[in-house]
Amino acid sequence: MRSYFTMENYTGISLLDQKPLIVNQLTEAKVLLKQLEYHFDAAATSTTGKLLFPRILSSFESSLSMLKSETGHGESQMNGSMPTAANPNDSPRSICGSPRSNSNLIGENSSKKRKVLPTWTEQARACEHTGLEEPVEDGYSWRKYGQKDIFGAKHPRGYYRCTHKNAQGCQATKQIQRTDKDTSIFRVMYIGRHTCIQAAHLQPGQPRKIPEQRDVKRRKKSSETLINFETDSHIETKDLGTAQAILKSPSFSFSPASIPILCTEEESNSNIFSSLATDNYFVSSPIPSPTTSGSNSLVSPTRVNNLDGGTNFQTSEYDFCEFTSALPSALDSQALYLDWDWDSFDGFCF
DNA sequence: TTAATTTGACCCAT
DNA sequence: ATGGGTCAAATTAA
Repeated sequence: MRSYFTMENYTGISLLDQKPLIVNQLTEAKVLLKQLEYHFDAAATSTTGKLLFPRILSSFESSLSMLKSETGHGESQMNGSMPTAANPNDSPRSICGSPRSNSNLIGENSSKKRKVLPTWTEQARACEHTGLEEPVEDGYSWRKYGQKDIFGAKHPRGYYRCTHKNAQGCQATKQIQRTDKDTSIFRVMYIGRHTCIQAAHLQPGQPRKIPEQRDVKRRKKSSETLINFETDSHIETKDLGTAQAILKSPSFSFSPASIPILCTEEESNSNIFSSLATDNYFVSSPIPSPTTSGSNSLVSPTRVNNLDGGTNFQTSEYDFCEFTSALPSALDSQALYLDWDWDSFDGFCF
């Protein structure tokens, strides 16, 4: 699969302010998990389930370890944090720079920096299995709320939001557009992460939801709804700080087998992951991309600190929320933390 | 009846 | 003025 991953201009609160809370929360979660494991009937547990507990624990312990060793270097490297996804005012409009209110501005200080939801783009081929000129399901449920003819594009762009936007305030949206060159290829832009329950319920390694007959029928009406995420993957970021924020996040991980590195021309010189690319899947836990549920391969977790000896994390409660909600993805592939010379890095793509 | 999709109108940025 | 994103009423489907 090819997907472009774009995250821009995170600004926000210091991790130091929230570190104790995060540590407490992680510790409590770890204890609860151990209790759950104790009460779990191992005999009735699937093989996957048996593997899950130690992996979850491992993730918690790694995260706690990293948090506790966090020295504060991260603040300077990471200009800020992810936006507060739980904020119901955090609308996709904020990305598009078309605020209808000031609610999408972060903080109370005079900086008035705009909240920006994480954005990444994937390209997916229409699913051949269903015989539909549509990509396959990505595991999340979406509701279409608009369609526009885009200037210069042959095909309209469909606008989707999370089905649980109203019920759970999930701000995830996506835009799907058939590419001009190859009508079997769709370009899917994801805006914001899922904060809804369905995101947490997406189990690692679990097959993506197969569209029910009803879904298929309904979706036949729409020229674009389903995405085949088993195509090439390509992720990019425009902003160094953002790249750092992603890669230094405690929840950032690669699937054991990494990503095919496909860069645009201007990015080809800064491809930091090419040496890691081994197959078709990429996992980025901070953003539980549908891609994350597609990989089952395993690798021993490798943790590498930053060159400055510290670890940098995203800050704010949003990040912790994201982290926890992204756990299933992180668990699917055991975390591989990256070591990277940020001083020589000026962008990346997958 | 409920939920999802369609589509024209509206809003905002450029 | 124009393009892109979202809203919301109407329509469709289960």
